[in-house]
Amino acid sequence: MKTLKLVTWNVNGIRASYDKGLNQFVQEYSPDILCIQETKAHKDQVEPHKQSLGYEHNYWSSAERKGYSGVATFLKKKPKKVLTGIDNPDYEKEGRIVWTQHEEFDLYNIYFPNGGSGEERHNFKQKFLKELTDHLKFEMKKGKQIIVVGDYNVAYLEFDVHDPKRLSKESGFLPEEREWFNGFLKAGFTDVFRQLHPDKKEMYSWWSYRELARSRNKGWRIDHICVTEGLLKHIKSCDILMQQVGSDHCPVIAEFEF
DNA sequence: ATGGCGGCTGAGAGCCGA
Repeated sequence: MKTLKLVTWNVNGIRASYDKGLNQFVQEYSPDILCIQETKAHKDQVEPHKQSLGYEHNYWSSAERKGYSGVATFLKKKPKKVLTGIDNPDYEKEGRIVWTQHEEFDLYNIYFPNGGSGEERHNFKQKFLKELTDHLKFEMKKGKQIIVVGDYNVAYLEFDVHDPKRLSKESGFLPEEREWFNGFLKAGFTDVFRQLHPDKKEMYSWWSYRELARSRNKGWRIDHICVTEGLLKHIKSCDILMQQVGSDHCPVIAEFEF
């Protein structure tokens, strides 16, 4: 039996996050796999010693536009294969996905689009959601076990946001987005945190920088670790590290045993 | 309703985040 510690964290700019908490976090938790979203940098824009975060293997997908989006996956053990997109090249242009393939599962590290800045981005996000589910269904048909982690930019349960009534008109908690999440679960995924902690309330992973939202815990739970059925028996724990500083999001951690 | 905060770009104020 070996333990696998997996972390997902939207750091909102890896260069700014490094000295605000990211580096110390890696020292303290030493995850086997660390999935970062919103690097807001190309790999070569980051100082060499900070580039790897101490990981021998790290894979980046960055946006064409500088300072925007971007994901990176850091691993102690080399994956069998690495990809940076699904069928639609638009998502690679925005650095949305690092897809690593491992012995026991395929891992998708994803920064889901934000749909809150107008109709075009709203539609882009809904398209992304649909196409991702289609892609994952196709992969599952091959018999694969899959982990999807990242900043989903979607909360789906009433108590996953601090004010469900007001926020039901805002991107990230729209009825159609919550419906998408339920369909995603129905397709065969389990939200690991909620599976282990069905009644835990006021657990959030993102707070606005404004209006002292974090200290008042006016947050959203939008960062998730979801797995296919065959992986459920391997889960040992899952927690939202709400006290962790260094970003407007906090990390979510899960431990598996294989 | 608006703007509020912060990272980033490119050298200003503006874009974007959810």
